[in-house]
Amino acid sequence: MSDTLPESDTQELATVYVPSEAEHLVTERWAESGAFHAEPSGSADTPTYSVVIPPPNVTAALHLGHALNNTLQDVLVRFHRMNGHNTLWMPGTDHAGIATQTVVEKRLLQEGTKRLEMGRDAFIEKTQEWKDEYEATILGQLSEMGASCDYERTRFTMDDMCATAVRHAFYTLFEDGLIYRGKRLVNWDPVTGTALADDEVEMEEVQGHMWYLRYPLEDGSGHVTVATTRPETMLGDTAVAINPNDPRAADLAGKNVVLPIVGRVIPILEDDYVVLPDPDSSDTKAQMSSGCLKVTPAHDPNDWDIGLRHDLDVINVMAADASISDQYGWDDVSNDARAFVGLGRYEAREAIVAWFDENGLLEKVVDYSHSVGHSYRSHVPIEPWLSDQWYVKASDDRFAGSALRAQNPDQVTGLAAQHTAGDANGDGELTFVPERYAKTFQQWHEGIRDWCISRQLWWGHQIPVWSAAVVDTSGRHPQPAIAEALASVESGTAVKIDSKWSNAGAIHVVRQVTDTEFVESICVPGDSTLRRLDRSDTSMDEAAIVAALEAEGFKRDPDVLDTWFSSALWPMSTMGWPYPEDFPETTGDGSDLLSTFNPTSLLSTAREIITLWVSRMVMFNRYFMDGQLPFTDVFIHAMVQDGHGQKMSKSLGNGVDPRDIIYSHGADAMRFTLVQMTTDTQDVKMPVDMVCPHTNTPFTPEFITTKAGHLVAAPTQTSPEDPSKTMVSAYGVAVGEVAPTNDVPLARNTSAKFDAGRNFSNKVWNAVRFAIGRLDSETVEAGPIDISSARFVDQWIVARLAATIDKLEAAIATYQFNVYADTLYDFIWRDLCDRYLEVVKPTIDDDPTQQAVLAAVFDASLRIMAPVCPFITETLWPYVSDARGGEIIGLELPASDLLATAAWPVAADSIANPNVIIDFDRAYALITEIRTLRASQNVKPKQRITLNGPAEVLALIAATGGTVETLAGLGEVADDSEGAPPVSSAVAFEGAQVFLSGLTDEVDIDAEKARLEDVIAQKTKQIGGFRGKLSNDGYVNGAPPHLVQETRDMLAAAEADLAAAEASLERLA
RNA sequence: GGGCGUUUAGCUCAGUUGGCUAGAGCAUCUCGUUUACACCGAGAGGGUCGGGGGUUCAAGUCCCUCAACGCCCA
Repeated sequence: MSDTLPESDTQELATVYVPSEAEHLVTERWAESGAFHAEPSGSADTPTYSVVIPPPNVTAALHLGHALNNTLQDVLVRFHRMNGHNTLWMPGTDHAGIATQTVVEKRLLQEGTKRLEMGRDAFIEKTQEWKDEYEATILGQLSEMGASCDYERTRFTMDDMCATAVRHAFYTLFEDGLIYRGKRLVNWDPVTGTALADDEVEMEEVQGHMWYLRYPLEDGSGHVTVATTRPETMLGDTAVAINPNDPRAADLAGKNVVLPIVGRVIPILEDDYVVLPDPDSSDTKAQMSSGCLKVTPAHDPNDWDIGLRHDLDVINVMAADASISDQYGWDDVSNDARAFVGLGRYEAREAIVAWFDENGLLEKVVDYSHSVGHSYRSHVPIEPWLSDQWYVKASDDRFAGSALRAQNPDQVTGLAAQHTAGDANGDGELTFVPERYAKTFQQWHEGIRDWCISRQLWWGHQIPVWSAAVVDTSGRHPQPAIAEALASVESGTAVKIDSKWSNAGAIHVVRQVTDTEFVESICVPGDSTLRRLDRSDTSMDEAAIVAALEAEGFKRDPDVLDTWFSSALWPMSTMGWPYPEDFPETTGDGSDLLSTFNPTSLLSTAREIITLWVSRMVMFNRYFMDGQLPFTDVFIHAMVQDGHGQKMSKSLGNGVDPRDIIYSHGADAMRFTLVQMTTDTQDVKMPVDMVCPHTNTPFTPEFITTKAGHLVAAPTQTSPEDPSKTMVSAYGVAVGEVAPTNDVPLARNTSAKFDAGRNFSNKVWNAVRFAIGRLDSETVEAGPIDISSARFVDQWIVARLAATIDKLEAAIATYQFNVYADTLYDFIWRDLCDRYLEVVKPTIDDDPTQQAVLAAVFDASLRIMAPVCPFITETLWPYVSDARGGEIIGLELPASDLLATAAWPVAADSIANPNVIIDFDRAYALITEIRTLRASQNVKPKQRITLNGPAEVLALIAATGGTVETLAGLGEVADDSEGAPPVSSAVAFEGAQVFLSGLTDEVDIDAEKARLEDVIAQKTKQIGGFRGKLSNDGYVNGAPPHLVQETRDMLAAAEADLAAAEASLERLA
């Protein structure tokens, strides 16, 4: 019995459940109990269930999308905890490199300073403060929503444990030749000076132009016309391409053109990438095409590919800020061209177009709307730019191939032979729910590109590589072997060499950068790795190696790793990989977290990061852990959209803080509604209202359309009840347009969607109030109860409970969350409250056995509801536990102080009596008929009426022990041997006439006739349908016999009902 | 351009391999304040399942096609 809650007493429970009064008490009890803490298990006998949280970015507070995902995980985790699994839910946060750095830089600007002014160390310190603030907020939110994470194990992607893993992973991949450096086209953000991953580029439709430029043929026989949306890049053209199927190709291919302005002579070549011109095509590209494509390998990814195919020169004509420059590989600058050097990209565009116009080489300009990649941070168009970056060789079979082989064979089609699952550890075990996302995963890996992992940021894991230019390959620190080593490989390929650095445990490579430039790089592992290496020189630790390197002029790479590099290690790094013994908190019982809980049971996430995150965790976990998967099941949940069908997102500013919903509806209500709306469709619309902070009333805000065309709440809103008062919206604050003040406060959000969950909580609350008020611990039956000798309705509710438990277990096993919520709702509200409690009211006070059944059913109900609504159930748990009487034989409900760690109920087949359920359903159909009749004649609920019916109906009423009498308000039940009572109405039930009398003093004959005529019309229509079916030979012969028989039965029943109704009508005439 | 999805009652959504008279919550209307709950109870109205075509004894469900909307990838 709890000592933090009062002894059970119905007086203690208010008539309305107030979540804010209950939730924090429950949270404290959970925290004190250590119920969510998991320890490694040395025994293989205990089943485990583990989940790593998708670590939220520390950029901002969580929104409803997070609430959804974390609620689903919590439901699963709580369910499995109750089912006796050793359960670990690992919480944590992600440093989110670019995103966090950007928000911190924004704040710095507001404070009047800049990142570059304060320097790297100070900036990182500042960012760390931001991280601490939001990490605390996020963990607080998780706790408030009831997430049963093991908070003692909270990790952060940049903490020591994770950093150790990152360092070891980088070292290992470097050693294995899976990390390389190369000049590649990257998505360059010229404003932030950062290379972006493909997924960080947002495509936006832009109203631009297509310029048609003439390039003269070298032989003077005319010109070709190229079409381009980016004329400024022509300075770097190194070819013109034409489709081999173009009729002009035979004549033009092999000739040269003289590149205007620059004077460079470049070839015309054939490549079928070029779109054939077709003015009648529905494809705008074909409409706009001139048939000739200018090829600029340094400034366009497609041109880069063409350049590779045809071995073209790569001439970079831009600087890092996207201005025209001759410092990055452009060395044939003509006198005419010199005028353009130094211009910004858009100035250069204008100037070049003007030059072509003045020189008669501008054929035409056409308006053209096309999509352009924009930086998701600075929102300017990105520039494909040639730059040095680090890559992970994701295309290697050890990564992409391994990911494909991991897929459940039932979920993939058309896999290449080398990618089909074999017998290797982890092969074929990765299963997606819903299944369709397996295809997304497959297609991504079939076309995967190497992964650019370097980012020009300060916030993140700095790349552990120190480099220096080799001044003279024959002298200084490297051995003469360098020249020899490099002579045998392709330019740019790194070659490992032996040196004092490699003797000390580092990896030493050299590579040729240009004809005359060489670079040597040293990857230094962390101490935990270094200690375990078999190295000839053990005199230096990491710090000593770094000091020695820097003393010799080596400089550490200033870039940091892509955020996803550390996220990719999350299921390993949070559990102490690679050396759990270095982190004693991850070990115990002769085992450690990694061996106990990896692979995890499930990853629940949004579909948008299947490629960014899921893929990379699979590749890394398998590579580093001998083929083992990071998780076996991947559940992709629906996306929460706002009321206008727009995705809720930070950048849009339409996200809803779960704390707002907890404030207006309570955590359980939020959770229940989120679970209930989780179907396997893609999106869920959530119309969002605001709560006026002045009057505390919800209202629909005024919406505005943003420049980008999104519908959002206007930054400032007027109080609907007091127009003199105003408030600011979450959107207004999120985009920085307004800030809350005392007079103009921030309005919380809410949504009527959550009313369903709140009402459900309140229903349960009051049902328990009723129950414990009727239970008397002095009289309740204390011994074991054989349910088959209990009252009919007690047998029925226990049978329904058993069926419900089965259905809930199946829903969890198949991740059908909405089924779980709906099943709970139906059982508790419909069966337990509307039916069972109403039926027992006349008998419960004097029936000790019924009291024990009632208590047991409530006990079990709290248990099955706990995974979804943990707060209210935990709050009610002591009251219900106290009220318990004897056990029901066949229903296991072992006592527990805490509901969170109580056992899931186990029901034996013996109590799942299907015949009782069938009889109840029949009786309920009769009840509904009677109630409908009562309602149509406005009979008062208290009015007891008399039923006269045939023996079969009376038998049913008797068999269901008071159910019909109580729920239909019957005062007297008698046979119909005397015929219809003089003042009565008749309903048709199972083909019989059932007479009801005592409804009113006088039956309204006309109304009664109208009602019967409605019944007759309805039955006649049904009969027509059934007869139609049965007169169809195809149906009678083709359909399964049991269906045909069912139709015959239904026809007979409808005909009998029709006859009964007609007889009743006749009687009135 | 490729892929995935959505379109069912006024609103938000269910509807498992094709098979009872297509369901729920909210909203609406009628009645009811019965000592658990008005965040309640009883009842009612409301849908040619986006349009068109096809397969089948039978289609919301399978196939084709058109339209609108959304997401991912290029």
